[in-house]
Amino acid sequence: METKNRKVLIADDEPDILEILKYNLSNEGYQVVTAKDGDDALEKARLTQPDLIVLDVMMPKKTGVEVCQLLRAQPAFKETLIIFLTALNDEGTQVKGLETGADDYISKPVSPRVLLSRINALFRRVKKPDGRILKIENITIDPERYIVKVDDNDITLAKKEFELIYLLAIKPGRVFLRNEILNQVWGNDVIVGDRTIDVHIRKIRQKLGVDCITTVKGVGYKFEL
Amino acid sequence: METKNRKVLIADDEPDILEILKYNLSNEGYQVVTAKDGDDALEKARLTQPDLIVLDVMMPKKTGVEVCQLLRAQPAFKETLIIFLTALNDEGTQVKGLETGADDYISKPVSPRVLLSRINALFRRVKKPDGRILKIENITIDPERYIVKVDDNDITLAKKEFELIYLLAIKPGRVFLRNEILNQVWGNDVIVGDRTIDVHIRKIRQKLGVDCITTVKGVGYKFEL
DNA sequence: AAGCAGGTTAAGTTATCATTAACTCTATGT
DNA sequence: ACATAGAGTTAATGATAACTTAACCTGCTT
Repeated sequence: METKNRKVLIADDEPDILEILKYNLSNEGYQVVTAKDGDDALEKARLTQPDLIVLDVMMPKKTGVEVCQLLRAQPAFKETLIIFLTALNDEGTQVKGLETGADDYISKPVSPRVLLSRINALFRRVKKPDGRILKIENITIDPERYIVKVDDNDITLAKKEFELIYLLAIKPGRVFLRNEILNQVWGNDVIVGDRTIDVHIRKIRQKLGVDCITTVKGVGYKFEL
Repeated sequence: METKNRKVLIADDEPDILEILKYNLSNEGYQVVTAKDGDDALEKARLTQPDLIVLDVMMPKKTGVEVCQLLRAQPAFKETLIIFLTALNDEGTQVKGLETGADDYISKPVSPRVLLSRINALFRRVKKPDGRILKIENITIDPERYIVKVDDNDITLAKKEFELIYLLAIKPGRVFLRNEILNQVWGNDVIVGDRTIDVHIRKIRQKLGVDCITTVKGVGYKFEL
């Protein structure tokens, strides 16, 4: 079975639903974590740092909406995908849910197939490094081996160096702001100085010996041959 | 009224729905373009390069699903947001619609408020560094790459230069007062002399080699070919 | 011709990045 | 647990590109 390397947290107080959804998502290759109420969801989110969270709105302890608000207030969960699940389907609730910062809002009873499609649709949008081997002309970037090839010469990069060049190479030509780089490579909450990025860029340039990273002053860096 | 600088194309064969949605989206600051059938939608999409497209599934000429497939096959529309609108609400259609590459699928009758929330939720996800790619005849201004193309020749502009021409090119023909330019590019609080703008304008004209910025004496500048 | 608006140029100023080296942290093996 | 090596971070310094300013020029308007 294909493994997606993507973590999904599902929070619902009905064990049956939890079970069905977990089964279906696992089958699709997602790593699934479950929570049985609002507080549990917060706890599990903190511990497992999921890529997507499915929240039932009506839950004990804390409602899904409350959980969503608390999560969004933390830097680490600013970008996490969130889907609401609910039996309430009035317009106001839906609008409010989405405005809380959720990415989708699905009415119960929910079909596993529909939920899956919607989850896939959301993941399609957030291009995270997902383990593909990238090839740009004579440069190959292989996230499985943490190795970059330039004309068949293997070059070993350190973790951060690799993640940095991998991020840039996902979208060659596109400029990545220093902030984006920090968020993606270091994590939303980690605080490091600005010069740190420069130094890593330098090491990459040095090791590769090829001029493939362009500086855009005052903006960021981009991968470009 | 706030202007969002985001173009939305709505395609539906029912004039009433078109009208209601257009009214509501315009009110929120979106630039709205409408189409009355599948072929019209394709045509308008090509001409206006919208950021998001709302497609009714049941339309004359070509169905929304067909339109979506044709669009997704073109590189220019790989990243465009697409929402399906439909009276059919069976599970299979919905799943299939999302798998075609759509980002959302909403059942009719659709409430304008809900549509708006969902559109906003989608845009929240795809916030690019600055905005969208502008194309005016043979000139392309790409904020993602910080590059201006004139007839396929890449021209690199400095930050301020780029932001300045980008501002003018958002609304070609419209005159921007010196004050507006200062506010938008430099910021409300920054104080710089009047000649500063001139110098940047000059550099842009010089680098592009094309006469695309017109001076309106005593008023400001405008982008014009 | 005076006055104004903007163009042009070059020189001055600043901000940002590159580079280096030193330091801290982490993982690994003994 | 300790030593060690490599990774990661920071701070200091230097280089340069970006930005701003000032002085002067041109052309138009009244």
